[in-house]
Amino acid sequence: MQFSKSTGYALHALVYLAGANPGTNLGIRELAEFLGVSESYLSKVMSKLRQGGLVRSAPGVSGGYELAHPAGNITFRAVIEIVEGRQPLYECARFEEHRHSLFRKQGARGHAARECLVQSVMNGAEQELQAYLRAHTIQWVLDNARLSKHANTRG
Amino acid sequence: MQFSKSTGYALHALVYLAGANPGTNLGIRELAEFLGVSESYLSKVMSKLRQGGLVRSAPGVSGGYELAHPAGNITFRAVIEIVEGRQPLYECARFEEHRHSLFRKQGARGHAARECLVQSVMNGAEQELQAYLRAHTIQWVLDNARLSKHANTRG
DNA sequence: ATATTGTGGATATAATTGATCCGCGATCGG
DNA sequence: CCGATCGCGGATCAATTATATCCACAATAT
Ligand code: SF4
Ligand code: SF4
Repeated sequence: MQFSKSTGYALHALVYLAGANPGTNLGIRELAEFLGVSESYLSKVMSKLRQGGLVRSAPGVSGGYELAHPAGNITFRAVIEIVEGRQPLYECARFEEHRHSLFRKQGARGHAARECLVQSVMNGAEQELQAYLRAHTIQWVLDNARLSKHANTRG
Repeated sequence: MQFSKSTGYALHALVYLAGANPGTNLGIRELAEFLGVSESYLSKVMSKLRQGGLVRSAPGVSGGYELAHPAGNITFRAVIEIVEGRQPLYECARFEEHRHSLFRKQGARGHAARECLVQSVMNGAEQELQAYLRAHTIQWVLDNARLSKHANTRG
């Protein structure tokens, strides 16, 4: 139960892109060198990000990548969902085709029928996780970092 | 990024054990049949739970498993940690040996030196996840389930 | 046109997970 | 004590996923 390395690559690449001058395209070469990963592999990750709408790409001379949105609009959650895919933290394996009774008590009213309790806990946990990830953006990292290129004028 | 099936097996097995009469040992056969999984594989999972101190086991005739603690003391978090192992949701791959500056601003005081911001977000998210999982126990599932064996006297 | 640069399919390799087998030892009833 | 029962754990294997690379192709600027 761990995020893949691809997710790490994606996050770092986006932070790097966000730290670059807007309007400039960064090539896969520079990104890959900075991250210490092969261009071949990183290009796969970047393609995912492009398909997910987080970055734009341009082929040809002086082509490369740039953020498709302000860094403040790119949440960790979005990045992870694009790279890892949209899969729940836990999926019911339908043990013995539900010949059990681990469902929430049905109150007097019949609504909320047959909500599984194991799923309920796992989904609740996942909600907490995602809420936190949605609350943090690429920009947040830049804001809190001591970036040398932005120069700390206060010395 | 998904919990393994083993975790699902473990959770369901514990719920089943918790629902059984205290003092009785449930054999691997009954558990495996209920969960619809092979005895061989489930026994591995149960061994982990035993090593983790969540269940007790007894060999020999009329042997089997029983909870080592009240179901109210067994949190989802504990189960998952035992089965999945204690590994962080995200580990730094030390891209290019940290030749970047994505660390938290060092305030006037020098404390909290060099805290990585990417890690910070991921760890924060993990804390949220675990807090939720710690807040829910096996007993919680039983309390909220409509268990037929406990008979709803008001029915 | 041509060098450049991202795209995406195919492929290869490594790592992890899921699953099974079997000999061992502990336990208990007789 | 004896032997049937039952959990333990090492070895092994298959399936799946993650990681990584290669190459033909298309798009772009000059
Ligand atoms: S308790 Fe929930 S997760 Fe488990 S088998 Fe039933 S429906 Fe599926
Ligand atoms: S930003 Fe954090 S996670 Fe990324 S390489 Fe630096 S220390 Fe590691």
